[in-house]
Amino acid sequence: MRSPDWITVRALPLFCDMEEEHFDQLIDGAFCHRFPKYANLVTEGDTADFLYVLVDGLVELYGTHDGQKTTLDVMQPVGSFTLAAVIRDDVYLKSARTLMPSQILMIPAQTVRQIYRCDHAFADAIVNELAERYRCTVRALKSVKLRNGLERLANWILCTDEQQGGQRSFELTFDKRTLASRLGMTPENLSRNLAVLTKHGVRSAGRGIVIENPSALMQLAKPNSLIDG
Amino acid sequence: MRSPDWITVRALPLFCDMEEEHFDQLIDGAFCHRFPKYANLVTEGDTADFLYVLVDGLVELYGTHDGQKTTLDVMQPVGSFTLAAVIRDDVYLKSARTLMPSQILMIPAQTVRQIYRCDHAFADAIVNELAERYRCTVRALKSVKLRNGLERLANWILCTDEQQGGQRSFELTFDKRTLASRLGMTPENLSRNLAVLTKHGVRSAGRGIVIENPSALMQLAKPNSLIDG
DNA sequence: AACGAGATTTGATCGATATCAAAAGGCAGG
DNA sequence: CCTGCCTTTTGATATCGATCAAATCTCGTT
Repeated sequence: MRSPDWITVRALPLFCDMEEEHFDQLIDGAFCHRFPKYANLVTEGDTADFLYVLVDGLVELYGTHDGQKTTLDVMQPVGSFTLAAVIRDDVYLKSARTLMPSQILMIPAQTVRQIYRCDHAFADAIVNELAERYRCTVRALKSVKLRNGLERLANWILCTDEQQGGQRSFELTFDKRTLASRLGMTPENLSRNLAVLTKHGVRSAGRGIVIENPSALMQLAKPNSLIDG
Repeated sequence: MRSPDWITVRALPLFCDMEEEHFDQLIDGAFCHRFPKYANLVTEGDTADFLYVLVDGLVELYGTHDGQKTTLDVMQPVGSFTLAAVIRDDVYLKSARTLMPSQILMIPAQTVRQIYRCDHAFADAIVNELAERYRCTVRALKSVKLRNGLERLANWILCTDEQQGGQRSFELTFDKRTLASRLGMTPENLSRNLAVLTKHGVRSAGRGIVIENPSALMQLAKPNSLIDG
């Protein structure tokens, strides 16, 4: 690849401890591409040919069934996806597409498995990555099964704010249709739920969200470290 | 431990390829206990002290929040649980209890991590186990978000039958309350949904379920290998 | 065999979420 | 700055699933 910033890739927990030589081998066989907004990257059911690294931009991971589609995750840079399918040499379970113009590193699955077998630090990082992803998915499942739509939205606002530095104010980086799907509700209900949150300390306009009364919001959200992370 | 059947434990994918010596070390520090029905094994939020292996019996993994409880998985022998929390040296995200009298092997987390570091085959098995568990959880999440209750029940019946040999007939091994929770519905709605399935080729009485018309059931269920596995 | 506790089913109703329809708002291209 | 398309919001309604209540069933115990 001829990207200027693979220092950031190298710095990923997944790669940061591995042998320089092995990292170079991974990179040698890899492609780095720019994709436009809404480009399809991965189709669920295909055999896992690549490990993906989102270097810059935004990627949606989603699942489809019987004409339906649901957003499972929205990935931010820098991070990898499709690791589990690659390691098990199996099909992808999630589809992926860009939500904005994005720079994507694609590492051939075979190369990943090969280096995994010979680089102990890389193998260890893979274990940690898989365990963490697993736990995130367990949290997501608990959230869907134990909370209603309004509560999921309230907690998403609290988490997103915290993740962005706790300024009590942030902007959506993707459209509300996708957020609704991520949260497991329709766009119509997301809109209505945002309106309801006005009574619980949240003011929103367009893509801006302001937490005016954190304690009121938390009282509704009932955040739980075993769900929200 | 002084159980007669740790040949079955040794045969688990997680342990079958590791060094004899290391397996012995794992076993040396472990406890093997019999627990009665409905014994609490694990409480979510506690730090992960043990890797659990269900040798015999039945175990429910569940999550709780705000006075609610939801079944996340029902484990059958022989299998392990709490691996991700143990490897990451973090808190449990799921609680666990027995659903029938069960024999449980408890391996101290520290020992697991220690052997993980020095036994390559064990580390490899852990990678595969974590990846597979991750994928199962992704499937569960897709199921909840992409199907309604009736469809989840229909597919659960198809999967359970297949897993038990495809006899088109099987018995529930745990109560309907737990099944309802596993499937993300109330016991009342499970009962009603079972009644609805009469019109789609399923006859049920008590704990017995018979698939009288597989194609009618499949037409309703729309099974999907990327959800049902 | 009768009893009683808990599980399951059934019926009635409530509430949450989805759907359908239409209006309003935002934004890019001309 | 207007136009037209797409997103979002709002309102009305329908559907699904939850809740409440009561009847029935199951099964272990006496």
